Amino acid sequence: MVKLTPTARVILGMLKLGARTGYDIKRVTEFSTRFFWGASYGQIYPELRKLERRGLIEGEHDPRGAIARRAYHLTDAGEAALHEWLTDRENWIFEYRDEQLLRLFFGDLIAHEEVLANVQVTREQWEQTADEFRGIETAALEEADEGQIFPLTALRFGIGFADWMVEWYGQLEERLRSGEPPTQVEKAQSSS
Amino acid sequence: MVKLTPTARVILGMLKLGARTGYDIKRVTEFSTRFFWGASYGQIYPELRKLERRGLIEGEHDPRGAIARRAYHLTDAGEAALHEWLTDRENWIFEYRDEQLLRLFFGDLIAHEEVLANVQVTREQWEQTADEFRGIETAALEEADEGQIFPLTALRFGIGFADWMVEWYGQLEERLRSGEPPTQVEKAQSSS
DNA sequence: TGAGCCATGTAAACGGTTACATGATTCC
DNA sequence: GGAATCATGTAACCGTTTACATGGCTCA
Repeated sequence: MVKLTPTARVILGMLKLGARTGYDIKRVTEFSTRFFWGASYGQIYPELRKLERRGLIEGEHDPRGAIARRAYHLTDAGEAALHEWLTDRENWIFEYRDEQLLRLFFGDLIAHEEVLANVQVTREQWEQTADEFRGIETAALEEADEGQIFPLTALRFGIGFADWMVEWYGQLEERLRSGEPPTQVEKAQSSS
Repeated sequence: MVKLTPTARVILGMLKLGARTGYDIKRVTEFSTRFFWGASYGQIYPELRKLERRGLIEGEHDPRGAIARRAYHLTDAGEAALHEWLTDRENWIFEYRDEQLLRLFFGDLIAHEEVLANVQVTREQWEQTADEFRGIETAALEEADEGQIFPLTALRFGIGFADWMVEWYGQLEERLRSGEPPTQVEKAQSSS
């Protein structure tokens, strides 16, 4: 079983999907997986070196004019490691850190109107995020027409997620405003 | 404006809510904020020292028999810093890292049945998480009766969140099974 | 000619987890 | 007597972000 660092996972996948350089990988992740799986240059370039030393990828000097560019592709061992990771169902990383929820958790320590103001800006922020996600839907739809459908599926996840946030904070807002106890159970009732 | 590290934020809040020792803080976060704001001993103890040096908290030697215990409480400066942080609406930390969603994003690289198996275990995992959250509801309800209602609100967030995940993955599962395109938009329609 | 993009890389700092080390107390 | 819990703390390691540094290419 080949051990892959978090950044190695997204690198191998992106190379398989068509990215070739470190710059490429950064650019593509920036408008696709950024929301749930980021990668910075400080990780990407050293990781590409390590993956090549381990024989999972191969790089070739591929200058663009005078720009020294290094283009990578998966080796057979790299393909195998990628497939192994993609079908591994043992345990996986899920990290969630939400400062507004922490502030809400401590809501008993501040005034009612202060909680309400926090809730309101949080809802507004998620509305903005939902809009941003919807703004890149067209690009994902075109990609889907060319056969890559799952990036669109992941984007739809993001849209649904942001919409749920807007809903949840919106309802909490209403309850706080009306003076009802803010502790009703929410039931997710998604429809397609 | 007093600068607080991420761990300092949860420490100040927990001290205000009644926790007294580093051990206390760890124990309380473990069954309350763990899901969205963790803290480990390796962070807590050094941070308590730093906060005391900065005059935001004060510790007193408070042995329990022969056990050397140090009990902390907020100073006026600490109370002010906590309030300032709780009402700051400028910018906040939101981090989301989801390996199953990354695998889904790369779904075009593996077989249809392999994607389906991933989706299924993800849904099952979230069902389990939702159950776990519901399992601590009673404790949160008691706490709410004593006047602390927002920890319960945060827990209800977690339950709604997990339920939404179950819904979303469940619907994707159905579509993958039926051969429909897995790209319909989900609309969150929460009801109280 | 200048802005913006293409392209690669490193160093420092930061934050976090894990593992290790120690030992008393409580309760069955 | 032994297990679980109370209690504190450090060292090593890991992964990530940010800032810095460099410089060519493209197009208006």
